[in-house]
Amino acid sequence: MRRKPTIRDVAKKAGLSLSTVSLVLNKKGYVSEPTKQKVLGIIKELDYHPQPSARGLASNLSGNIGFILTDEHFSQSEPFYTRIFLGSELEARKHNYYILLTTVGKTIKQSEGIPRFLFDNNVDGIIIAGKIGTSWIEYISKKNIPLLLIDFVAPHISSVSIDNKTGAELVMQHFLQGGHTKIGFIGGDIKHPSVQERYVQYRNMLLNAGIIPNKQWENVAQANTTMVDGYEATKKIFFHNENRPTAIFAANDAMGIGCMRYLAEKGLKVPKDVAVVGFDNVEAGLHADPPLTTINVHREEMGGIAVRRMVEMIKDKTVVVTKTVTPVELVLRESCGIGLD
Amino acid sequence: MRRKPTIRDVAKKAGLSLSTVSLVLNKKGYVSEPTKQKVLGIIKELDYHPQPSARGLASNLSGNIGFILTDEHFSQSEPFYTRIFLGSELEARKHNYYILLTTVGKTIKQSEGIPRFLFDNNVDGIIIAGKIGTSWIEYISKKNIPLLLIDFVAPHISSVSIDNKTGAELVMQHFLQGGHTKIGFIGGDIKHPSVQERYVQYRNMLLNAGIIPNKQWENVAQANTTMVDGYEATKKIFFHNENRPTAIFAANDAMGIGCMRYLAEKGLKVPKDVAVVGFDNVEAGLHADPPLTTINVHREEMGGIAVRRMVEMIKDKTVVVTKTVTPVELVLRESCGIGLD
DNA sequence: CTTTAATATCGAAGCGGTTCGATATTATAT
DNA sequence: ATATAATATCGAACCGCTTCGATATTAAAG
Repeated sequence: MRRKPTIRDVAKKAGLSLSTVSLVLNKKGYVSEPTKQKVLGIIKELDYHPQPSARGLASNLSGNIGFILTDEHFSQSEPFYTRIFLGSELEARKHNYYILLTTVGKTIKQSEGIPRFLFDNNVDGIIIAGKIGTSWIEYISKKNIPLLLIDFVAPHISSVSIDNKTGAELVMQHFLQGGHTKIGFIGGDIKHPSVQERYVQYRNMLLNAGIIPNKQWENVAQANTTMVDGYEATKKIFFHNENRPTAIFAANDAMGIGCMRYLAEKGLKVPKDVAVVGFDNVEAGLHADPPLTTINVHREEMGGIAVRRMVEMIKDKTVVVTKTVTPVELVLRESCGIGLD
Repeated sequence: MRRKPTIRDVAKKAGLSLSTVSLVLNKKGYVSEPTKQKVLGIIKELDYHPQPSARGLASNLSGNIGFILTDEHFSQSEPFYTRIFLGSELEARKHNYYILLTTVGKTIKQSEGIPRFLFDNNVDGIIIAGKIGTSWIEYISKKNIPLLLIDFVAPHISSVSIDNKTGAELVMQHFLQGGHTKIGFIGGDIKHPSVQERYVQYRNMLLNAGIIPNKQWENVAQANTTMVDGYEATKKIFFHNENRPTAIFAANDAMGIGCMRYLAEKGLKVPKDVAVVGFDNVEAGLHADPPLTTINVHREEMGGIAVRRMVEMIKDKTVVVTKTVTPVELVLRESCGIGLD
């Protein structure tokens, strides 16, 4: 079995020096067009692939991007962050980067150790997706390694996030146009920037429409945003029978589904008695009964954008902080009972 | 900012040669106890971490394990394979390996490219989780790199799989002990080894109990094993009204849930009219109505075992094929209406 | 027709480890 | 006491690539 070709083999066959081949490989310096083509041809012919470790050693770059998720986010039953990761991985391939995915506890203290790549000098940049303890962000910032957040924000840190404001606006517009005035909001983990933004805009839209928000129709006291939290939050609002909302804006689909589940138990029909809209356009919403109207979020794309930014950050070595907001759109289904004529 | 310490710094400070330090690092050769302790002390003191690329270059090992999942498996809404990956990642840390997670299409042709680490010589071994086209298995086998499958099997390839036989046995025993004789089976993707094993054992158990399987109560014609497939399969069985089964063994929880959904629509009560049991102990089963009795599968552990085996394979360089079967147990919940007194 | 700048290629040093063979010391067997 | 083996440490070669500075050639400017 012949051993794998090295850059030397390529150089020899081309009658050139290693340096020239390397320049072609890295698209650096001056190389004449014919030479370049010849090298490229030979590379293909020999099926040559530069060895990452050799490259890494020589260039002091690993060719890896670290991708950090909290255990919870990764294991949650809806593949939300998983999809984001997928988008990242796909994009990383295009740029010849590898992604090292790892999970950590919410805070450094709760974590089973610190990702090894942080010590090992084995990543050129780090992407964190989802809400995470600031202890982590601070810790990593100090490492002096490019850092980027997805679906989360922090001061002076680049991020790719969701246009929650517009999303909430779309939901509320829709409700208002459908004639609703008694609109409630459920959402847990109000400290999460995304939930907060949705909530704030919910209130703004009410006020803009000349409606005074009714605290009784809001519940943002849950710790998380799972289906069960949605169920509980809804229960709190609908428990007493007088003066109920006719529409519920759920901070995300999971809560929206939990909400509908409670309403079903309570004997209230969705959307006839209560209209419900979620956020995220998660698959489960499609299978819910009735299918959940929601706001679509481009998960894969967010992951892809994040990697593109990261690659720029690594190359440019500039310390510019970029905050990218990705668009959203309303997905009409039956749970809101409007507009599907 | 001082640069990161290298092995030279450690050696110098210890008054030893590079080789000796390296031996300590790799637990190889002969090093006296005091020397070893001294080196270890200095490593800690300097907070020295060997650089993966340098190691990789010198040792011709990458320190990485490739983890391949099909797109579908990775994105499926239940975090089944995700959990397996998690177990792998955790275990990999212990052995100082990194995991490169990547997704591929079912078959090579359908894939958006071949994982780059396969060319790049950037993994020391490969783990594939879940059902995948044999084209992939053949392709990778030829690469002469340790290969291991999780929740899937192929001739002459090491694997870590589920004890489906025992699982199916437990389900069927339970049904039989509960007095059921009219037991049906739903399962899609019958070519999947796991589904097949469950199905085969389902039939065996019936025959052993002196019951002749009724083809009308079986449906294994679905292409996949999703909730929708479970719904459809159940519909086929329950569509006509005479002579129905009183119990359904679903090939997995997703199908079990779909099954219950159809039954609910049909106005049949679970477990009173029909008992249902699933397989996998997926979280959604807990939230199902009623909660689904199922067979628990140790996902994280499977991932962990896989990595341990893989590390052995890499070290030993032996070509021994190991097939590990991980245990399962019955998880009693309400959908079977038996034994929960 | 020089001088200067851009283009093209190369040689050699260096990145930070591992590992083989050599050498020195100590323990064990004969 | 001597031969042999196990233990302990070291020096140097090497892994495959990048990159810096040197050199040669060609193009543009004065």
